[in-house]
Amino acid sequence: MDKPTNNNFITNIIDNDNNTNKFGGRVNTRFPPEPNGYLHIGHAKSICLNFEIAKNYKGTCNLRFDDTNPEKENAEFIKSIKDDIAWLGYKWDSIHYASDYFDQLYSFAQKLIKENYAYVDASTPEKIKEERGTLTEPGIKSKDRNRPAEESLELFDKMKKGFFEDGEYVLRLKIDMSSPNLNLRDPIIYRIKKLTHHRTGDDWCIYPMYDFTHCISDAIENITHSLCTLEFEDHRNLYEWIIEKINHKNRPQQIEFARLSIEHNLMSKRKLSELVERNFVKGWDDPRMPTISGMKRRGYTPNSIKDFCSRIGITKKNSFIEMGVLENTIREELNISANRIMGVLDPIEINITNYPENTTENIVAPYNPNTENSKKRNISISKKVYIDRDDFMEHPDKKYFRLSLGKEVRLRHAFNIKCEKVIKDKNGNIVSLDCTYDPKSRDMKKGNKVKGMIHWVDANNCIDAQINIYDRLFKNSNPSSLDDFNDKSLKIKKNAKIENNLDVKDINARYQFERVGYFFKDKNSTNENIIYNKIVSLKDSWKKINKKGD
RNA sequence: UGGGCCGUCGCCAAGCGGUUAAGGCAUCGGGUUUUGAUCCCGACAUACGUAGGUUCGAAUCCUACCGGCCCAGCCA
Repeated sequence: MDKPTNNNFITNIIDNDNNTNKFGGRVNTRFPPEPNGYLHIGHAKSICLNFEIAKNYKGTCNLRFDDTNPEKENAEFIKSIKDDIAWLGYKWDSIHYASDYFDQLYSFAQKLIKENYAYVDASTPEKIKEERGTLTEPGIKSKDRNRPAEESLELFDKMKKGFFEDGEYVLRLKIDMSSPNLNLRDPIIYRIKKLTHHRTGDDWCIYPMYDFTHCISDAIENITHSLCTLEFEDHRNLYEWIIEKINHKNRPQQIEFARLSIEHNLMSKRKLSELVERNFVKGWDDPRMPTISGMKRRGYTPNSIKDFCSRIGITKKNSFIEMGVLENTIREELNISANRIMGVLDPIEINITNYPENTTENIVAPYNPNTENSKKRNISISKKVYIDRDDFMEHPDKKYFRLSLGKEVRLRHAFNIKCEKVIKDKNGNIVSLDCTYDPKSRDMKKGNKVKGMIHWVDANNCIDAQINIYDRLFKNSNPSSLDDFNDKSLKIKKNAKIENNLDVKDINARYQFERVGYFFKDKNSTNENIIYNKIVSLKDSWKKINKKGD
């Protein structure tokens, strides 16, 4: 397995820092999610980056919840985030909450006020917005900008003590209202929110903003390399300004990299939670979701996700990864590890007319033909079997080499059959097929040479199951809204027939249904209603050939 | 329009002044295979957004232009 993080521009920077002894050889990172949603594959990219760098450089990686906005955050999200990181196989060196730093943050704010770097502003939100200026026009200084430090200090204290309502006052940094970087136009660093916080309860009614909190939290934790996504590039100046003005001994370095985008997916927590809330999908862990929990439920493994993260690389270039890259990582792993059995998703009944009545024979086949000395399985066969609807065509084109009327095909691991008769209902739908088999073809050298081979299941000895088949979540390769949702993203096969070697008690087993794909037991599966999810198809060059013909 | 970034094969991505411009995915050939899977072999950028310039020598340095992304939350 490849390392989840190869060398990239960030490791180049770290190498350089180590050479110049910038941080005394230390490398400390952190993964800082806001607990306002479930983690997705884009977070996995950041998790792998931060944890692998810590591992490779013998440093540390903390988990820190950026919980400065009680409006959107809760304990359920905290739990799911911890679970997902642990499931991926990473252990944080220590766990922190930005809310643990509220006292320290408050004193740093006081310090800045005293030194005339911050002031309490009574302007309304509208006024502040108006005075911020635009991309091309400078802002206007607030009327409160020159409020004496003593007065600001007193007001800040009153804000903290709950004298005022939400929005009445804010604490602002005094930087530069005409800066071309809007983040430097006296950014707000504290606002009043009379809300209960999931950890600090009602201790606070003022909460620090991200820009103020993040850099100081990094400094407190002695983070050396603070890795974040590209949209924070414009915040770096502010990050550094704050660290400098509070004169902290630690000077973490913020480095930005491109966030992950995958074709036919959306990677914003806001949009993903909308999918959940508006019931496009059945929860955050719906197997179609690009969430860690969704992928886990679908059957992806931690290694396949890490492998994916290593393949896509780390750069500053906004890019879209093709779905195939993701699918291929899990295929590669499962090709080696998954046991093979047969499963018929869309059954047609076959009567083998010349096969003896009330007889069952046993066939021995390997669980994985690519593995030397693979364990063997026993498969039964009898007069009645099921094959997949796709594997029969009444009037095939010449490139089709599965079963058709009058033609012979091999049942995998068993013998050759020839289709003699197609039985249809009144509407012309195929109900079943009468076939004959060639007993001597049990020894493949003795039967006719046939090109096609199809999978099947003994109708007298099989497991009934429901199979969920998933397709891309969005029709559009670069979806812009939920309007692009693919309403055919879930197909349910209610009448699937699975080879009896399926171990329904094994909740960790991933199977290859031969010639079809890889499958994993769904969490809603019960003894009465067995449900498996398709993780991914096998590559299918027939599909391609077939398409070309059109 | 101000500022900050980014532009190497269909999709990712190495490359850091002298290389035949790595590698993966995809694609296309061929071989093995009774999974149209896997596996194996081969092909796949005289070319690095464009145009100039510096240099004996440039994807790598400079200039200009073109294209894309981000910023005007009391979100993170």
